[in-house]
Amino acid sequence: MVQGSRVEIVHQALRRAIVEQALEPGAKLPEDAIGERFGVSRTIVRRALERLAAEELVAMQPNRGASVVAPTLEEARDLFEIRMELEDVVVRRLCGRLTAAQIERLKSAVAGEQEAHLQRRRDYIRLSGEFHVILADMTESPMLRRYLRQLVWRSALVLRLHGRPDWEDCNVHEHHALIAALIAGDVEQCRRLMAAHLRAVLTRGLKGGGARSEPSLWDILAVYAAPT
Amino acid sequence: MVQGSRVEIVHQALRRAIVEQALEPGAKLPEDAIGERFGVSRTIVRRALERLAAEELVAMQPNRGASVVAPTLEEARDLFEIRMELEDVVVRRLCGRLTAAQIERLKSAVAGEQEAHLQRRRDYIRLSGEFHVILADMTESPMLRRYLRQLVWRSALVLRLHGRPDWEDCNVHEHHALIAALIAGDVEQCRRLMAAHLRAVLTRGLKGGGARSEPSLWDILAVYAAPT
DNA sequence: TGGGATTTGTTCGTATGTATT
DNA sequence: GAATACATACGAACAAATCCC
Repeated sequence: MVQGSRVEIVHQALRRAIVEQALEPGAKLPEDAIGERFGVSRTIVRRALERLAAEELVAMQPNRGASVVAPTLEEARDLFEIRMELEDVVVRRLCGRLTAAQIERLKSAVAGEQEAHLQRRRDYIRLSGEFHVILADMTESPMLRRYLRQLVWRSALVLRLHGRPDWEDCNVHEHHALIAALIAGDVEQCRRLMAAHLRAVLTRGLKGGGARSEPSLWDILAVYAAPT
Repeated sequence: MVQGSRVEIVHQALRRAIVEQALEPGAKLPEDAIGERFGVSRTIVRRALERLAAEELVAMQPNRGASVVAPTLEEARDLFEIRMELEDVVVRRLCGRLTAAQIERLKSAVAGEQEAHLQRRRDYIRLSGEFHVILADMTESPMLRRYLRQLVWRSALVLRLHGRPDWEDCNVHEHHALIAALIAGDVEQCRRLMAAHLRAVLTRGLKGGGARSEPSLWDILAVYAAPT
């Protein structure tokens, strides 16, 4: 098995922690503490943090270190608007062109979501977004893939910050409908469904305000420090 | 005057050097040589290079250092396709909504391009792209701004790699026509013009193969190492 | 306001890996 | 294929800024 570099490992672990909303938006990310948790030096942690900053998942202030970004409501709307534009490109490209293998892949992804949702697993949030990343992958456009990944990741953050806990939100049905429309091949229908879905995610997400208890960084990262 | 951090300075200087096509795609970027040129340590250079890597302007291979990215022709097309989609969003948002001040700003930008073009200045390439960045800025969407900047920067690279020297290419006329259409407020006309413009940039750009002499890294960076 | 504890910023030496002859 | 030259990877240690009491 190919091990990624240590920077990569920390980078991805922290990203998972952020996307799965284990790390609160605004949470401070001290280099020392993280380094100890992952058993690496500050150099490595710092590089990982800078990569996350480039993805706009963490914000770095000079001499004040890194913290998980906390987008304003306005930024959140902007994010979703651009995301809708790019997801529109995705469905336009995929509509009526899915192979049997791709359809299978999408269906099993949704099945995974459903299971995670029923079990109230933490990674439901990530899997729910992953569906859109998989769709983007299928366009075979590296740029679409790259940008949509970033947008989807940041979406999770936004919903955590401005929304309520998401267990009531269920994307499974809408994802299924989307797959059906993509197979059927009606472009306008696909676009409508995708737009409606994203609008629903946003409005559902922004309803309540979600506040939870705050466990220590050390505890939060316990799961993510373990090798995958 | 607010001085940016040293990393920032090196980062932006190198980016200008890349975007203005002073640095060849594929060119190696040794930490030592750059550090000496800018009078900073390897640490600083490394951080700047990593930021450029995050913008996909340089590629970093483990244990082999950084070099200016050299996108394949396929990646180049993908880049322009996604760019066209996002520029389409831009014109849709701006069409018929430009303020007098914005119109002035755009016109003076184009005037600047024209001057640089006539004088055969190196920064014509950058200014020519800058026009599109300015348009993106006017949408007041941080995400559009962010992504289009990246796309425009990488476009310059692509044209340098797969194209011929660009002095014959003149975007000034098309930029003027675009401004006129945005003022007139015919959305479909704007979209057509923008799409045609970008297609023209791409096809004009990809015509000849451009090979030039190769001055030393030290010489290339002379201009960019000077304080702005 | 001050000063000590904490955290970040940076340098540089050493280790490790790559290319070359 | 081995030895050499060279460039990158990493971490310990120091300097500087910030936070907190």
